[in-house]
Amino acid sequence: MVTIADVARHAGVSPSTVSYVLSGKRAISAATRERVAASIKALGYHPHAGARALASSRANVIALVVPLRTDMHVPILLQIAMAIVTAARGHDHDVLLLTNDEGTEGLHRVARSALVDAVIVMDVELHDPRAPVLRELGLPSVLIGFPADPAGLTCVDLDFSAAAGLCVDHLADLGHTGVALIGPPAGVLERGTGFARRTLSGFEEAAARRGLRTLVRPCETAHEAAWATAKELRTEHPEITGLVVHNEPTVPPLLEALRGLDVTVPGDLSIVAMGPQDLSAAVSPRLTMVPIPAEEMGRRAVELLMGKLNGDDRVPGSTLMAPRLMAGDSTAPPPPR
Amino acid sequence: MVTIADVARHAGVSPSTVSYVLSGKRAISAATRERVAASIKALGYHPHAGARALASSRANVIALVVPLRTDMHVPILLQIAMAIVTAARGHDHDVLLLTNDEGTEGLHRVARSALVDAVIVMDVELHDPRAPVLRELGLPSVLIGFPADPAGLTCVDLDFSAAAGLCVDHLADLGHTGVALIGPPAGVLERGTGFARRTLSGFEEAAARRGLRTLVRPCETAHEAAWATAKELRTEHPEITGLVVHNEPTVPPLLEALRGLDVTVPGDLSIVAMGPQDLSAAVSPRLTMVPIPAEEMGRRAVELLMGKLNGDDRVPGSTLMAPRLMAGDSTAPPPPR
DNA sequence: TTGAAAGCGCTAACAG
DNA sequence: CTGTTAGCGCTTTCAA
Repeated sequence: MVTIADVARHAGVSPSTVSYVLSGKRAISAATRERVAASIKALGYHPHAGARALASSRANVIALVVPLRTDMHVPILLQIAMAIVTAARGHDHDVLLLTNDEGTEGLHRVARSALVDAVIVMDVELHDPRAPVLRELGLPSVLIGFPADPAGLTCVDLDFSAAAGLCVDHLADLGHTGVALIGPPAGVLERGTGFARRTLSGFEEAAARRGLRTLVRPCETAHEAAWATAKELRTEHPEITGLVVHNEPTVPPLLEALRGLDVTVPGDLSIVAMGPQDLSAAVSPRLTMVPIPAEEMGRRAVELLMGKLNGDDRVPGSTLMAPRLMAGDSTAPPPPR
Repeated sequence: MVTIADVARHAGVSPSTVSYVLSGKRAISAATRERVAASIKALGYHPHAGARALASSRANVIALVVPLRTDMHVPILLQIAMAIVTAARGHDHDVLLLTNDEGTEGLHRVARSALVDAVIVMDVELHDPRAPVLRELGLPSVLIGFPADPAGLTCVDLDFSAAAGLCVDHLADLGHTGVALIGPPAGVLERGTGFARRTLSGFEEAAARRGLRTLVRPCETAHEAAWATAKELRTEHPEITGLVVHNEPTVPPLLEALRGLDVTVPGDLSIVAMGPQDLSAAVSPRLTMVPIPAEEMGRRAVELLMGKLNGDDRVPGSTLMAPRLMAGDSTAPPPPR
């Protein structure tokens, strides 16, 4: 193995000089710096991660805790995770993947063993057992999602309330006067994921502000549930001409059910969805939607974390990312009565 | 931070004794072992990962290289990844997540810096640039998927050829005499992913063996492509009564198209799919399918890797996992002519 | 069955 | 601007 001493010898300098060239923690003459850089390249030197961690008490690794079972949309999970890895690499950090099946014990382990310097926790629930552990460990951390009590923690999420508001406003602007929220299965709300209720309140506030009639329905993802919902909408709620769907997997069967009932989109019914951006192009017509900015969320989480690692205590405790509405072909003015 | 010296003092033994209690590398009297264990618990000691890696030249971390952009089904990717983490933890190892956007440079980096002891590479292509790098680094590794030249490498994958054979045999056993393979989009084949061609050859061999008439069609995942394929099948190939679909996202739109054309499944047409198991229950009728054993593949990959890390040179270079056919409601005997 | 002590490769004072 | 050196916490020989 090539060590820092080998590089120092090759470049005719001391090991510490090599170290300082690498870290940039003190001024080095251009000549020396270049000589050292050349030696590093020539010898193919890579600093030993363990030695570095031991001496500097910085592993340059962050842990990413991904839920094992989740109601969340899986591709989004991966997109966020990959964005986190990419962003972390941009800050010279690596990412250790942790599941929840070790429970909170895994957090203790990686923190106490100095395997990682910090943690990002995904898919946070309202009463997440990891929240108190993070507070207690005093380990720099960022949560993606909000627990019921975010005090002392740093959290990032899409502003679902504003997102729902955007959807409602879009429909209202088009002239719709009756809108429905098709939400996630009842189980998700019960499990206590914050985003479902934030969507709901944003939806209701915006509808009230715009004077719209509303309807709220959870919807299971199964085929049959989509048909039942579609039928109920058409037979019992003809005043509803706009749908806000916050339940990604239900969109394709819902569209199919509407086609089956001879309801045209957007001619008879407008649909705006909140979910993964790739959903838009996957169905016909192309969906108007508020995409979940996975990349951006991952990047932001890492930036916040790096801020904390660098001792910046101006890192905001709460970051709500502004939603954007992407126009598609699934919304239009309501049909004339 | 609690160090091994703290534990030693607390237990009234030497640091080396604590180390040996932890590693089990030499005999320790029961009394001492218990005393040390008690001290470890009392102090909440966790060995410093960096120090351990430095002294033992073993990081107890494996790298997992996940492709950033992939045609592969994303939930399966995550399932495999999670299975790998769980299995690795079972062998006292952690998992570092690597993307491909560093290119093969990332492999060099983590290997040379001793950040990881070994690597698992997912979604291997026929001419994967990572294959030669792995050979050259001499880093213990396991590939999930097969490159064109797997010499000197350890690879794991589902036996797609046998899987396709299972599907064909199932249809033949039911009495079908004309079967079609609906494969992935043409791009996947061109990109050179081995599994697509192995499926194709398995399909054709089995069909030949059973004397069936065959048709092979790639299929884009878009809605329209599914309809086009469905129409072509019914109008131009009435002899085809059984479908083997090796293209997960195309299944729902295909089923919808068939419903739209008044083709009943399995009354008029039988369908057996190869793909993620959760697809089966997600559609109606419940699919007969050969599931991709994500958990098992992840677990097996880790076991093979641990074998190599432990110097077991009897680790097989090639592991093809046996497929199983799961009966569903989408296959039945062909309609009477 | 146990202890003492020499490193592992690096960082960061301290000294110049 | 650069070099010397004392650890960081652990493993593992060597000795007992």
